[in-house]
Amino acid sequence: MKVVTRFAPSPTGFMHVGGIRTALYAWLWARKNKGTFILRIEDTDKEREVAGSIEHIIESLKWLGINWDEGPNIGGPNAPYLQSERLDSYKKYAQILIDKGLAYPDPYTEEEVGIFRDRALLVKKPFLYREHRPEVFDKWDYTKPLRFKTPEIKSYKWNDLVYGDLSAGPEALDDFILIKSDGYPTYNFAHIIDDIEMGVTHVMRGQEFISSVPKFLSLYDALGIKPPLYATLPPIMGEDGKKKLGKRDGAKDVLEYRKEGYLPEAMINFLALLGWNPGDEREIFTIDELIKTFDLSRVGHSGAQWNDVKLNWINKEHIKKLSKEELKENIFKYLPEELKIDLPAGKAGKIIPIITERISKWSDIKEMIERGELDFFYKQPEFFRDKLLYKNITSEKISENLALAIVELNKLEEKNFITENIKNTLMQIADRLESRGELLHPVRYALSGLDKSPDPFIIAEILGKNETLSRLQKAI
RNA sequence: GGCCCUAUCGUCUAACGGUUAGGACGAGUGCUUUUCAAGCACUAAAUCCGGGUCCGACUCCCGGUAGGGUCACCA
Repeated sequence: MKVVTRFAPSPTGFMHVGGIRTALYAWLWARKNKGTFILRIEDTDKEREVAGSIEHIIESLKWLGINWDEGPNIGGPNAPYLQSERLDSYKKYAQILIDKGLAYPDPYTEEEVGIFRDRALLVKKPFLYREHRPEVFDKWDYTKPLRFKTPEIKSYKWNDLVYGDLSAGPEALDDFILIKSDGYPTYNFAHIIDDIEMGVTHVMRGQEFISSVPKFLSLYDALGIKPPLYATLPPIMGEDGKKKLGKRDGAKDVLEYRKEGYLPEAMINFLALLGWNPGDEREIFTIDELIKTFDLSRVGHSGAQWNDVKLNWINKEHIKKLSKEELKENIFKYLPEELKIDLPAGKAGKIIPIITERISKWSDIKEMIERGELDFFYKQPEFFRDKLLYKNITSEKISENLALAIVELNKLEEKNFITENIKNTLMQIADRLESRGELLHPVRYALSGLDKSPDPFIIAEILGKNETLSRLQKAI
């Protein structure tokens, strides 16, 4: 069977990480099976629609490399891919149901239905519209919502590719709305019609939809069409572990992670592992490895907590795997302008390994730069006398040591002023002094203005001979 | 309240009746070392509770408990 999956977000704001994981699993499954992945926009709620969302969704997916074979921007055999442009399809199927006597206009006002609901809730019973279903149906004049007449009230059992056998009682069945009074279909109706017309074979979605499945199955029954296979995904919980991760409880816009310097493959890797595992002890995956290894049978059933710390670790592991060129490209995106302009091109590249080496100290590239870790490359450091002091060494001794460093470093020719030579020179002095700390700490501080900094030898090379000697002199 | 889903170290998870309950993140300790990191080694840390079935239960069954979801003219 040719696999067809889809991701069908509604354009109501940014894409958060939970939505992305659903998209990812559907995409992985399609790619693994050499199938088709469709992007469909479910824009049937004009009230909640947020301008610019579609572009945002597309940009988020593109950043992560989740590509689609059919979708709003590229078209496809089942175009259009915006539900608001598919109203004729929904009308056609609605008419089929009306003709079968399985759809009818809702005679009540919204307020009246609200009263029914409140009354049911008050006596602690589930609200069921069908208990108020009219005995005779009016002809639909398009001004009232059109409801589905559930043909048979019964318990449903079905098989889920992830959860196995699922079932629900008859309470899960109700006369839900097919077409709203504004003429747009509801999700419950539209997504089924679209999935039928687009030939979707596997439906992946969050576990919050389990209780709606009987409604869907009942609609498929009414239409005489075989439903697709369902794969239900476990929920992602917030970092407090208490609630399902949602926009309200701090689920971030995925593009925020891009801004902060996370690699898309790291985000994919992390999201893939949030609810799925390969069954062996691998944790770091390339996209291709994920496509090869991913399997619905190994998707978990219980909710997993979002964990920034683990994400940081995975990001770090992916940074380590980058080639020099890729790394340079990535880091340059986040460097402040001063750093890009002020340094000669050749030397700017030298800060790359420094950043790589130290990235794990911070959660991401952006934070590292903002915290001033790299300021000293383009800014003269401020010196504080007490900071220059090392353990019990007097300031005279420090000045002496720094002066010695200046003399020896000055012997190096400009073209030989490279990390290795600088290191040898300073180490020789340090060994003569029989204390590396008494020389290296003051040098480190003089060059960077920091107690904790990258290797002072590399800093010296990047700063160049003149700047290095001048900073040492200034410190004295 | 009805219906539904879930339950292994702090966190993510492995073990599809027989293991000293494994791995990873994080934490701690040590080594290395020019600081902070990184790296390496080691340590602590878990089967929600109660019944059954079985020679044997993390695993199967039942009952609790806890968490989550759902009961929209939202998706």
